[in-house]
Amino acid sequence: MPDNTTSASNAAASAADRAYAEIRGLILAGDASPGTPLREEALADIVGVSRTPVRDALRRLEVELYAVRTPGGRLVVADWDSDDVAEIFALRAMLEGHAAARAARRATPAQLAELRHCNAAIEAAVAIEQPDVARFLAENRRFHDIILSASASARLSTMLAGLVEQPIVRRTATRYDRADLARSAHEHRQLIQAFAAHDEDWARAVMTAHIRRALHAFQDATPSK
Amino acid sequence: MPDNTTSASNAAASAADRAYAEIRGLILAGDASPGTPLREEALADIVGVSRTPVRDALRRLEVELYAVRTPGGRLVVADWDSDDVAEIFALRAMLEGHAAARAARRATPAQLAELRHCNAAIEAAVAIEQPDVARFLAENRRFHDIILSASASARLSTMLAGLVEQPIVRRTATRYDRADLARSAHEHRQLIQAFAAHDEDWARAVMTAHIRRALHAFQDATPSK
DNA sequence: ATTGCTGGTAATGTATACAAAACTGGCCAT
DNA sequence: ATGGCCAGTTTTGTATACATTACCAGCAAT
Repeated sequence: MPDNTTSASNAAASAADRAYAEIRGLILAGDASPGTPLREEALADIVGVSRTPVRDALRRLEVELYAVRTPGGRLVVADWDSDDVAEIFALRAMLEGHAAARAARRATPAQLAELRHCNAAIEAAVAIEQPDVARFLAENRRFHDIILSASASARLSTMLAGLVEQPIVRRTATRYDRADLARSAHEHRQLIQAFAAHDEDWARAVMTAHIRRALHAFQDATPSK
Repeated sequence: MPDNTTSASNAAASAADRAYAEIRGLILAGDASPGTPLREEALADIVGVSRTPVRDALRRLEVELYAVRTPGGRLVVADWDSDDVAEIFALRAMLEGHAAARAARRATPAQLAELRHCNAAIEAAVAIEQPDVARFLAENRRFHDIILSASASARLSTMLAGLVEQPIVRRTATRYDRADLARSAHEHRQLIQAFAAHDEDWARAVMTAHIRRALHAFQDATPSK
């Protein structure tokens, strides 16, 4: 029953996964502000595991640029300014656009049906008086994941995994009003049409616009910085 | 006399780096063919270090998709078919195009001078009767690295690091004839012009074309598969 | 006062031992 | 014969101890 798409600290996962989720959580919650050193032993104590899985987690966070390495080899929490956020969205727009183009070429009838079903859930979540934002986010993520798997490129999936920041999406979407959410669902409909028509350029364009709109929604919802 | 641009096993680097370089070398040399299990202990024996740095190296190779994980969690050498290669080049074209656009906006006079100097070396390497291919490759890589640093995006640099496969470049360039190499240098000149004019679109277009030409040169030079 | 050294301290890098999980082969029941 | 189950073995996951390197404070010399 628990959707667990976001799944902060899943108890069943391996120690390394828990360490990753927990440390990432600390960074995103702001408990560890930019520049804060990420010391392996201290984090090991916090998470309740040894340094080994913590090191593993830190390596992942480093690749995804949540952490950066000082000249001497120490890790500190990275500082994402508004430029960074814009860059992340720009890259997402390119890569997800590419994924959509590939999906348009390859999507099977089954995948199309899955997308339609998923988007129906999204529309149901936003059609009511008080939109179910959590449901929207979960289904929205699934929608994009289906496209990613339809694109049949492990490389794309890997690269986008570090880019699609559920927390950022959440911060954005909580500010979405109902009209925005409905617009998102409408764009999804267009995407499905493009897939059904196997029109790569169309799919790419719609997806690019979809992501770039999210960027501006995010920027509008963000105070300043 | 080995140029060592690729630098198989640099003795000065850390154990983890040596393990990474050596295992990667095994894969690229074909000593470990696709599907071969990558067992940590065996690799540790080969490299002459313990499992810990080997694990570290394997994680990196996994991110870069040199290795893929079986359902049970074992790692095996990945199988790159011609589709994968095409996908790598497509992603490089997008991302390096994006880097070029950013570089066009940000390039400093000093960086432009560096690029000109670098491309002069490239032209010198290909102007002679028997082109100095090794020199070409080294300087070519440096040229692209300068652009990457001018783009001032750590994220782009990270993502491209796993994509720019020197070995693939090598396989391609060894088949280049002199005209091809000269054409490459000419495209670099165009890029520099675009940077000097701070014309983002121009820079992106030239870079995209540059990479896509490399794809087709590679495909022509590759038997079949 | 500032620069450069130097020793101690604290962090990361590496090795190894132990725990848990997954594969393999063979046996048994159908 | 075939499919499923069980024990042995192999392999990865985790913990911990040790080695190495970077950091920092304090002092000395200019």
